[in-house]
Amino acid sequence: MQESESGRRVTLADVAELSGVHTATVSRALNPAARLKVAAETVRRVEAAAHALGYVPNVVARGLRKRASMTVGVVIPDLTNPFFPPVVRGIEDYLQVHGYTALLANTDEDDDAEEALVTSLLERRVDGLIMATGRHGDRPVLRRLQASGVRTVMVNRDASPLPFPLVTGDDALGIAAAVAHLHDLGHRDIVHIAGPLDLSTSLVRADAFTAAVRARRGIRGRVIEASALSVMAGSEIAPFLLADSPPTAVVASNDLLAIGVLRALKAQGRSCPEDLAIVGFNDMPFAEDLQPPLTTVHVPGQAMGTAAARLLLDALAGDAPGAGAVVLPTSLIVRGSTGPVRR
Amino acid sequence: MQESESGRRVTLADVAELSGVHTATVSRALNPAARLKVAAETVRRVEAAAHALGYVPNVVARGLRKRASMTVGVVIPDLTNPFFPPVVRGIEDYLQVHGYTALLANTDEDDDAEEALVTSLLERRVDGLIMATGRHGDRPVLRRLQASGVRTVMVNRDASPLPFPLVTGDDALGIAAAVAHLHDLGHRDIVHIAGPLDLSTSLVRADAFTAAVRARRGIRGRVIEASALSVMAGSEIAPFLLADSPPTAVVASNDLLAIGVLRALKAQGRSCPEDLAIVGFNDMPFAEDLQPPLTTVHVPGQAMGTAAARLLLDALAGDAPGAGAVVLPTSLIVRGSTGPVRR
DNA sequence: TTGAAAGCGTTACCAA
DNA sequence: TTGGTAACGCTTTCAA
Repeated sequence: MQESESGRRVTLADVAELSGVHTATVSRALNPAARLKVAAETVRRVEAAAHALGYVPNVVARGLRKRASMTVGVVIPDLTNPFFPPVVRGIEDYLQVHGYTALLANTDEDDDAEEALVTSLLERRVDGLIMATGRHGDRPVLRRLQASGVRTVMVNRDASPLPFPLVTGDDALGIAAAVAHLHDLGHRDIVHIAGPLDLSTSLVRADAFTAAVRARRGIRGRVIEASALSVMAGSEIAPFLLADSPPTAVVASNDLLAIGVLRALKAQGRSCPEDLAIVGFNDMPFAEDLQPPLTTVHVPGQAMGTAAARLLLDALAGDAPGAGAVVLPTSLIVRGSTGPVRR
Repeated sequence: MQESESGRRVTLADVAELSGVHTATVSRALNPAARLKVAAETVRRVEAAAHALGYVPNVVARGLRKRASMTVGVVIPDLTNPFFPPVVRGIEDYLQVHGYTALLANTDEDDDAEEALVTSLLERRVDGLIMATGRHGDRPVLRRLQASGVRTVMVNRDASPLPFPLVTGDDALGIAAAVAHLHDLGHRDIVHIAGPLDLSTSLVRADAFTAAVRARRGIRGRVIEASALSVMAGSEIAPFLLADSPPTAVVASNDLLAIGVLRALKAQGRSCPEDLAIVGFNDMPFAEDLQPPLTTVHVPGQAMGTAAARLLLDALAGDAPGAGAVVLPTSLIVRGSTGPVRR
């Protein structure tokens, strides 16, 4: 029998009354850990009563008492960026198995929004935070988090100089592979389209690009900074690529930027990879179905999410200070958007 | 001055002590609604104290007292399905503006997982639920929700016979447009690849297909039911399409299925739209960048999310019983995957 | 093995 | 306008 639709929710007290014992006893009987210390017969009676009343424990009340909400805040820039859904799934799946729930928040790369969201999450007493909105520089939000003592893990983007544990992909490796691949195909004039350079990911990739180019003789490597990690930003960069001394290949800091370039290229009636070879980054879902199929660096988004969640929960459980960094491998996936340099 | 890193969190009592008033007064001074009934001077003192201590209200405790968690459960099949991120964003954005937070849960179309997740959300005393996992049939989860009295809104998929309010796209309209488009192009033998027919969306689309075909003379229209709304399921269907009496065009129940067919087609060395015209459904992000660009029915996912959140919050605010259904318009987007019938 | 009582951090009611 | 008290639903110590 469930509680009636309009009826008051049933509480421990109700169960206690029906089973003729004290609420404390009900609490113990229903708690797997403490159940041992309760007479088997009592446990049976309590469980029967709880079931009969359709009792649903109030985790919020429990949390208030135990000072743990069993809740984790997940702050990302934009769920609509195809890189993030797998990350969030990874986080969620891990949390769920361990009894935690995710509170999701999108900042849209807006600092004020982020402030407000973090405030809201703190007010909700999340036990920990996973942030995918790291940027370089000593930002107030992160300082606040640090001061508040709420366990925080960064995913994908770093937040130095603040010392939060970080889960990331081996971006440098991926970029190096991309440059090597293009070099092997005969490309000697390559442009890297970087994301905003205050994002650690952008910076790491740009630096890796420069290093990779420098490590090979006879390559010209230029870096252009895009205004955002978006399709539009990619399209806006394109004219510069196609102007005076156009490169034969481009390595973009993410797939969105690559798609932007691709669109602009098509709009001009040029084709990829013949007129311009393009390498993306992230291997977003369906990158293989694009026109042309996108050569890109695969980043294990879901695994990154899982790792971040694990790092956080470990820190929450033990009082381990939280590891420094977890770096997951990346790999270049060669598809149709790259080919031998023309002539 | 923030509380120290390891220090106890600061509470109303701390603020009360520092400002020399009772906790009840602090509560009132900090509550915008009750602030009026507090001396301006007191308000100022309290605010100063709160600020000085870095006081962060405990929304959980407040919720316990007010019997409202300001929290909404969002249950979707799989965040990794590109249809859902925009929906979730729509929900989130609306909730956030209104002071609510979303608890996200993925069921992976698994009934047991769904049961467990809903239980967990109920234990967390969500004020309402938005479910994108509707199916036809009188499922226990939904019965439970109904019995629990927790306000619930369905998005995208219906859950009849259970009478939950529903926000959906005008699928029939979209399918009709697709069939008309193919007919205009000369196609006379069209197959509809339906999703599992216990999903309301699949059923509605299949019925609309049959009706649209019937409304035109001289078209042969067949319906094949796929095992899931996934790329793989689409690929598995493809052999049947390419066998004995192949149609000249296909209308898929969603984009994933369409992509599956596309991949199978390519694997066989056939091409789209020449050998087979394909229409998808949903207009997933980057559908326009696929090879070939996918003709598909645009469904306003984000708007659906927003509408669902609004419906729920309205129901939560007033005691309005919640409207029956909101139907958002869809539209056919013609791109490269459809063309005139060959010969 | 069970009960009593206190307390988690708020808000709401009733008095003053 | 403010203070006191109780209550939200639970867990946990301490006694019995």
